[in-house]
Amino acid sequence: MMISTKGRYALRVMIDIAQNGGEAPVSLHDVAKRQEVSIKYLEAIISMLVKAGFVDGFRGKSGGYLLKRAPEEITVKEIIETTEGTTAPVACTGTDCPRHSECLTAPLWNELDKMIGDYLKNITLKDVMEGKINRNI
Amino acid sequence: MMISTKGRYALRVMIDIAQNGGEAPVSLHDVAKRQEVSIKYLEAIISMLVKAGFVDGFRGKSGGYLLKRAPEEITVKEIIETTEGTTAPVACTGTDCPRHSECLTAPLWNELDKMIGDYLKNITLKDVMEGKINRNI
DNA sequence: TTAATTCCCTGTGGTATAGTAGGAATTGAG
DNA sequence: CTCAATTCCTACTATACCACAGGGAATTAA
Repeated sequence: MMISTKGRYALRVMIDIAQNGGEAPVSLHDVAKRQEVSIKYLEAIISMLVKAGFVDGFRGKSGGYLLKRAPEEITVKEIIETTEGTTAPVACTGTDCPRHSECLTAPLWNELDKMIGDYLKNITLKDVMEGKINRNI
Repeated sequence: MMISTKGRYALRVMIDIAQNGGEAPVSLHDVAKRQEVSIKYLEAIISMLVKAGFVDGFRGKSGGYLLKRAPEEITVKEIIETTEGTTAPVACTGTDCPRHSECLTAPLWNELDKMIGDYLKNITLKDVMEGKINRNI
């Protein structure tokens, strides 16, 4: 599995904050409730999103989180990459492998990697929120 | 990472057997040498390929393995599915999830799953062996 | 008979997943 | 000023998977 709960929850958290955060920040407590996910686990996930600059955290009472960038300026690829590390389906993309030149399977994985990357980088948070998910045929 | 060494080695083993197996079966010893992979690990992997009916195992001296089906009749998707279990990038494809109807991210993962599946099921072992790897645009 | 092979079971060290626990620091509201 | 709600930080845990390694039984050609 390329994308674990970490990445999937991150995406849902981003959407939740986008939808419920007007001027007042959205508390993780509320997000966890709505998304039916452990708040403690979400803490670890959102900490990555804060560090990556996708959201701002506001401490203290009536604190919470707000998006730092507009939903149309955030791609799914970026979110997955900050939480999962990569969107690559295999560990051997690129030309790092010493067997690369003789490996018949390398082009296959590189093409698959490109395909997945292209798909995810062309979908923004806004697209997901508006249900605009379809293959760019 | 969706596809581990298990799946990648499986594909390379299949290619190796296809290339080096004429009438005489190919021994794992030789495959491991050529592919520079632990023979003990390959044992576990090829056992799955035998059970799935992709190769036949011949015991005894000058034994080994031979493809049971023609390379053009075996898809990459099948090989990955037998070794990795699935080609799905996430655990939540389909409509199993109780949150499916309200989940905005579900269509995204389902489309990605379809895209990956379509790509891999249209590539045969023969295609990989002949270097015919390109996106069907 | 022997050597090479598949086949089968078990173990192992490392890493990742999916959390949980506890508490420090901050801050708005009363 | 106090209190409660919040973020933020470190550490811990249970489970599973990865990538092998080891030992040995069964089979079979030379």
